[in-house]
Amino acid sequence: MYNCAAGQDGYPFGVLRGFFNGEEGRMAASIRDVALRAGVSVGTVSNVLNRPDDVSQDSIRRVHEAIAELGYVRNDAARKLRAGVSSTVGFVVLDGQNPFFGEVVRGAEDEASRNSIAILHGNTDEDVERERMYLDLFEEQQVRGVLISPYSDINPRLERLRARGIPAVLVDRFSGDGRVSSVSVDSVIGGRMAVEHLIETGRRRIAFVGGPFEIRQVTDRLAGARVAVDDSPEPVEIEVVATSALTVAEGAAAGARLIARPRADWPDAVFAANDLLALGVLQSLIVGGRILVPDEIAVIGFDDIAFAAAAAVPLSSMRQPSRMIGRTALRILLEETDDPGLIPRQTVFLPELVVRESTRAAQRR
Amino acid sequence: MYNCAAGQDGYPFGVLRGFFNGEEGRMAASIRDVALRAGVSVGTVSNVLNRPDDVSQDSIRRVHEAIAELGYVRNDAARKLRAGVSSTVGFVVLDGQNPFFGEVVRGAEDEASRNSIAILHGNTDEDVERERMYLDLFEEQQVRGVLISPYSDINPRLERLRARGIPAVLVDRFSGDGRVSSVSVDSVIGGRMAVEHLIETGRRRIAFVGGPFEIRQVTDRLAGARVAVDDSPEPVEIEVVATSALTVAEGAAAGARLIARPRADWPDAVFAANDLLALGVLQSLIVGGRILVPDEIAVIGFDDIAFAAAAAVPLSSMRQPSRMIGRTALRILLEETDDPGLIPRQTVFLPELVVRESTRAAQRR
DNA sequence: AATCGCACTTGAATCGATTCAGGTATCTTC
DNA sequence: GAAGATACCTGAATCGATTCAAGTGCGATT
Repeated sequence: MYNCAAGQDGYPFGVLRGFFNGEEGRMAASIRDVALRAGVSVGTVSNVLNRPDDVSQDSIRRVHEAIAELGYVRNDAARKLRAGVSSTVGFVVLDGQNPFFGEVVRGAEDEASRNSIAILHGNTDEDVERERMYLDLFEEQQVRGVLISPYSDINPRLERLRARGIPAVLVDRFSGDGRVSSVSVDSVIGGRMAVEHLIETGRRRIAFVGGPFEIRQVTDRLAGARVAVDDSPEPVEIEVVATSALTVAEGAAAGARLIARPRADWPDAVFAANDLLALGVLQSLIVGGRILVPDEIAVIGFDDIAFAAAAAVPLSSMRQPSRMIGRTALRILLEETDDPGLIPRQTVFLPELVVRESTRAAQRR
Repeated sequence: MYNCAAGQDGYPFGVLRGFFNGEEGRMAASIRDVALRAGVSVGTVSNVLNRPDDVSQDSIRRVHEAIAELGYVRNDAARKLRAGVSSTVGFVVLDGQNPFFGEVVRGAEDEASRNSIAILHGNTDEDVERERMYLDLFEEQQVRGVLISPYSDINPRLERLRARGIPAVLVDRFSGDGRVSSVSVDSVIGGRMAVEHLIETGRRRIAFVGGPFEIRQVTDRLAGARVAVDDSPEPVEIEVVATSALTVAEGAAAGARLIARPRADWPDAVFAANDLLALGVLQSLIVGGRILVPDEIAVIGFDDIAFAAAAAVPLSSMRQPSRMIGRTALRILLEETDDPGLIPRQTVFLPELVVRESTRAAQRR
């Protein structure tokens, strides 16, 4: 039979550890060592750290001294295991290359650091497999919650996380069925505003450059564009130039394809699904084709990333409040972890038209 | 007195948990539940997960079935606590806004995901306080290791982490004293190459735009620039235009200050400490001052971010192998965690001159 | 039939922080 | 001075996965 008390009855752990270990200092101090040094119990040390109001000033002082002397740092794994609270949240990002998401992450980080929370970061690069992998990883980590700009349809997966006590907030994507909170920008309205602007400035043959269409934002923006075209009193044509990714390179390729046509078949304006594409289009038109922007072809993008203003021809764009999106998403996430009973809510921002040189009114108008 | 065996002697935990809990499914299955369901001991389940070679095929099958049926996910906190292995690494980044660091993170992430490791992410924004906060956070988390592009002098801090068994690898920064591994690009040589290129293309009055000088890369690049100037057979002037941050906005402000001078005092070339600054300078020269680039003033940057090529005038730059830096840093970090006895090593890449429109040879030459 | 090795399984002890029932000392109140 | 309230402290039990000494069963060897 086992001696129940063995190892529990005031064994001088601190000493034993040093003894077993040999190289002093290699092993981190635990709460036990702190208690020993401060001359109090482990419970008191824990209380000093977690509910200082229940502890005498004297104990607080001695514990803090011991902590400083030993260089004690709380072991988050043990804390997480016992108390079930986590100080990390996961963020699954669609495209880490896109400065737009960089800004969103930054917003979330600002809010997180205010709560001493760190962000676990994962790029999916529009890859279902990676998306799944990161969610698995985050689940194992028992993160406090997950922010995600989803690529595939992951509702079932999010349900399961929620069942495990890990809430999720969709970022830059509206939650269709309302079963999970979301923070997004209305891409349909954004698409409409962009194209209305093009029509108002005299364009009649519009090319929508974007893809892949698995990405919801792309289809939404196109849908908005079509609404603008349909609602226009004047006849306006719109065509779709599909890309395989939302990158500068794909934008440049699309632009090159456009101007490879006979001049009579050129559009007079391009609405790109995001700024990376728009910058690529811009570059191919100007550098590759020596085409006058906006006179021959106007270009507008979406997101208003920092580089839009610094482009060859300063780029008009639909601004998303990116920092705010990240900050809001994280705040909602924390509220939901604090009170799991909360009903999911959808926060939608409106994009804002930012007019720059690339869509100046057409000359011939 | 306590009954020692209570709760340990084959209690039907699975059932009890369900009973206490009420709402079925809310609580995650533990390894105990899996063992119960598979009809084996917890030790065997653990072995299936960690050393399948020691387990019979039959057990493996049954355990995997039980895992699938219960939707079991390993609790990383418990694993970390007992086994001391962590599946996260921390990455403290100087400036998350800079696409260069975005690429570095991406490279690290590629390598990490290959090892089922997630990256904890922290932006310091060149703020000592935030830098300290993130290191604290990562230490509590007991990350497997830390990648860091340091702002302040954090060697003592890294020593302490190492003493705790958490190695660190400096990213984009050479380790002066060789006490910690690093992966970097030789900024001095890079600065020299950039300015040599400017001199070769006929420039004689060079302005170095950069700052703050607390950032090592900035001083290194300036030092390299000075070497090129000193080694030049022809007399070349160099002046320093200090900025308070490495941003597009600061670059634009610096550019504006330059061209606010009488024309006779203008430099004929600008070497910016990074591409963000360079793009800002470019923008202020072209849009703000209607100055011909590169004929009146040439501009070269550093990093060769994706947007350099898409700028108003395609920007020459010193390319850093950013993805490779991230990937290499993570690989070294993992090697060091596997074998803590490894001697720190410094990996240095050479930057590569990428010539574009913004430094085309001067007309007057 | 005894002995040994091999393949596999078992389950208590363990990691470190938190929790909480129970305990002690001091102070109030009538 | 007894009863009760208050303030604070203690330490065993706990979270869930891993580890490892001990054990079981079976076939091969002598």
